[in-house]
Amino acid sequence: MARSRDKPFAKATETVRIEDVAKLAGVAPITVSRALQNPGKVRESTRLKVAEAVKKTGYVANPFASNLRSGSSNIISFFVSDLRNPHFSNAMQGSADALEGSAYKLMMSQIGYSEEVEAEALNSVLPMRPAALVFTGLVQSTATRARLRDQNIPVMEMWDFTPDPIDMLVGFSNYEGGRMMGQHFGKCGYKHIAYVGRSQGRGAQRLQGFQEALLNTGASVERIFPMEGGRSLADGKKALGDLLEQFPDVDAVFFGTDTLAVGAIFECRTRGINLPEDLAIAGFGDLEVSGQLSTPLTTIHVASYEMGYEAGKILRNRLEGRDGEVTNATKLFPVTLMARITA
Amino acid sequence: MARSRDKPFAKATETVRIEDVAKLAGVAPITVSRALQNPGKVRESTRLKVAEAVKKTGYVANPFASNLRSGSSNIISFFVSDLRNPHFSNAMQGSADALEGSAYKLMMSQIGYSEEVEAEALNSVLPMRPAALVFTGLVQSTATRARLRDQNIPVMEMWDFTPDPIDMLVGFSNYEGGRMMGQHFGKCGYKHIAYVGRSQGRGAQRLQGFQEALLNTGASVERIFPMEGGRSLADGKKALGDLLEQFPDVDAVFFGTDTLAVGAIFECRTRGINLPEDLAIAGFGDLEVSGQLSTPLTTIHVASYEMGYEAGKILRNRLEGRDGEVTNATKLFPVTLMARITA
DNA sequence: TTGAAAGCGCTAACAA
DNA sequence: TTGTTAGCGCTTTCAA
Repeated sequence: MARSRDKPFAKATETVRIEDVAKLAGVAPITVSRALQNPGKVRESTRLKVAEAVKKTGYVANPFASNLRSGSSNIISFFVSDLRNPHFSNAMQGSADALEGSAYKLMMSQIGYSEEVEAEALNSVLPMRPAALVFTGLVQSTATRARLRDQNIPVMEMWDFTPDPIDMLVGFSNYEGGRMMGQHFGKCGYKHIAYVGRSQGRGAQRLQGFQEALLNTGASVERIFPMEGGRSLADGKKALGDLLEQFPDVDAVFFGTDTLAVGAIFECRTRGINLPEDLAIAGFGDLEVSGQLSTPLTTIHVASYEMGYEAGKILRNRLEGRDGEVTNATKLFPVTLMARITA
Repeated sequence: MARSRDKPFAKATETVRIEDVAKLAGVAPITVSRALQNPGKVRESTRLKVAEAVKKTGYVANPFASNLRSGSSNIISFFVSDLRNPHFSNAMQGSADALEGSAYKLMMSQIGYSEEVEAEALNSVLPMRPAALVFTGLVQSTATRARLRDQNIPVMEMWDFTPDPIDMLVGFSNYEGGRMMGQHFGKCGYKHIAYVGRSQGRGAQRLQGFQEALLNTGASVERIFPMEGGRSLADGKKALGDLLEQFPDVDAVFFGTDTLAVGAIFECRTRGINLPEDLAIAGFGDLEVSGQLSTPLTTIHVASYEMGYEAGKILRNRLEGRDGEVTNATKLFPVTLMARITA
């Protein structure tokens, strides 16, 4: 039964509904639905009739109606801590590119860096029955992990590695990155080595790999300067000053992030400290600027855009039912030592 | 009429519906709806009863059902050309922060740099009846502009300035930024001035302001090197090499973006060119790195995060009906000359 | 201030 | 392969 079009209902006359298309094509609404969603279940000639009617009317399905009825949506919810971190915005852009042209829409939710916000964000997103969830990071709270495992919804974690992902994972090993840098420092023969950066989470893993590799070469990390909040180049500059003051003997520093390391390099240049003769500096992450400096930074390369793209591709295969044999995809991206000039 | 819970319907038992809350609170479903959406239209004691029932059941409204019925959604659709441009990711983060805690969800759509993609993206978003649209840039196609003006949907444009926005606008004047830099170059007394950057769109406006201001001081832009695609530091390095080769007399360059300018600075350092004695360099945008270099870049500051935040706030006021007297808000952000070292 | 009835536009389930 | 019927969960409309 058609809604009467002469009633002054909100913009009713402008909205093309499936029924309008059906009438024009001379079929039932459900046939239009099938022709659009499952073309295989409809005779080719019917599909063409429908396609023409769709074109003529400019019909686009009302996503709320389909979602309400089918109980599932085409929304992929992206949980990000901070888009100002280029690694995360690169990853998100990568996923967006991989999903380009698909039926899926990207929704962004903030999780900051707290478990509570994470849980709240999830609560507000789940009622939308998203087609998938993407986390730029591992899901922190074990309660949330358990909850997500129960729900039957595809989950992509990124950016870290764990043997026990909720579902899919595209990540890299922070431990391995740290280890490579430790090996490199060992080979270079530095004697008074410092670490500056986070002592929690990913930072802890980088540090652990770094320390273990150094021990194997007979060296060690003499001083650790924990810095939980350092996210700016200015923080890196300041960190270098503090370091030199508190540890004048230092001959090599491993910074937990490139941002800190690059800031430190600028500070060195201001102070007339030569790299790597006077001091060796290394970072982690390989920002664009790191490789372009006149004294390019030695660091660990992390392919953020590519990881985002890969995550989007895997998700897309899974959602579009082309996963073939792969179901519980875990992809470990290799981490690369970029031994450039500074260390 | 309640759906019988014993039918093996998809996860029926897990979903709390408005009816469940209503029963528990001893009211009709519509009253629950009102208590949640229009608390003012319900007696306080009723509101409390409902609130308690909501808490007990953990009820969250199914957004598809509400949207389908009400014909409007709580989705704000963000159109971005490229999140790898830090100005845009900063702006998006700013808007996300401003909308934090509201009922609105951020959806991201790519528009690349083409009018066609822009129109397509819009087509796929409009059926979701978004609460508002945000464009990081002016909407390019005049057809699309007209179409959006017809629709009765709040539109926020950003990042540029036009006297004739579709609806709301938070932007800055590229012309004015260029003009300031032209004035500065004039004051400094440079004789052989070049511009390297886009000659279209925003770049053209920067260049125009730059040229006009220079003419007022009796100087002029001797050479223009159009570069439509340069988006990386490496492009800036290469641009500097080309510039010196094709225009050896140059004593000052204005780059259309900080990325190009910073790349050029690195190249200068490699080549032993002293800034600003041998060559003056200026950029546009004020990236984080620009101010932190050991020879900080002279540039035009653009407050991208703040603009995004402001756009989000204005939008929120409008959507939550707190716009007061302001309806067609246009906010012009000032642009600031950061006269640092390099020019 | 509260409620009953109806229906938003689509698709699952079943039937032909 | 196509169609009929019903109903997803909410909120609009209208009535009390």
